[in-house]
Amino acid sequence: MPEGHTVHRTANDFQRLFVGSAIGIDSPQGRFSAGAQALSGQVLTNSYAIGKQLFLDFANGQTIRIHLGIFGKWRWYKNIDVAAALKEPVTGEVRARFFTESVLADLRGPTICEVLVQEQVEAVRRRLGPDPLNPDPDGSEYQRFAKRVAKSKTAIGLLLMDQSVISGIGNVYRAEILFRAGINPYTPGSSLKPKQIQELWKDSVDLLAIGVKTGFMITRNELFTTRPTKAERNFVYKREGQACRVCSKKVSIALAAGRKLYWCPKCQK
DNA sequence: GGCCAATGCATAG
DNA sequence: TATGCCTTGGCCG
Repeated sequence: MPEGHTVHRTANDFQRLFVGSAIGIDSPQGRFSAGAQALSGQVLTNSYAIGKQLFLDFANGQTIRIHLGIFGKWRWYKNIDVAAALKEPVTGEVRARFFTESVLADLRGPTICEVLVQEQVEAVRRRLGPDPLNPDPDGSEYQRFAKRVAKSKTAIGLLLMDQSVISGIGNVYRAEILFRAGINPYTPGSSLKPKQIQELWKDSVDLLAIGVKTGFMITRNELFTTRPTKAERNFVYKREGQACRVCSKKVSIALAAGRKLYWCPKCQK
């Protein structure tokens, strides 16, 4: 379920299980056959995520870029006999499969799975905004975000979904971060106080980190010591027409740029 | 079993 | 703003 935290978890899995090894790559579905042929058997030297994109660097200087889009999914098989598993018939459309002797990772339905050379990677990176999950020791990533928001007349609810403004936020975190900050999603970025912009960034850092740690988009985290159910996890996301968990007013819904936007009309004036 | 919606984004117009 | 991508989970019956 792909907002930024999921992709970082995948990058971590690749780091732990594949980096440093020569890995096998195959494309049972066929749509990544050329890439698989070009890179199968190469040593994976690095794995990292920026927002919702995964980058896998290989010893020959090439990089695989993967973007799950809304449908893409990974399926991992750890501590298995891969040689035996590879002889089994493939179920469904497996675009790419990555493996060592004991670990197999199958990728289905991604929007993007392609091989890039260095300058193409840099071009992709240039159009991605700061990622709250990546280190920001000098605060410059936060500054990039704050400047973009402060000079934009676009609604903050749209800016948070714009991957060149901040990368890794999706529809769930967008709704929840704005609720937690008490900000109406239609407020233009330029109308926000610096303190509010700072709060949005800081809460993104905190919430996405919880997502990476737990694997779930828990945004009422202050309330739980054990894992909440899906129905308990969030304040407003997918709760239209139900009572706000803070003020009891009905949660609103609207379509904004083709995506469902949820907010509390009282808590987020 | 069928059907729909979904955490996203590129492209066309 | 509309459409295509093309998988999965959840809901309905």
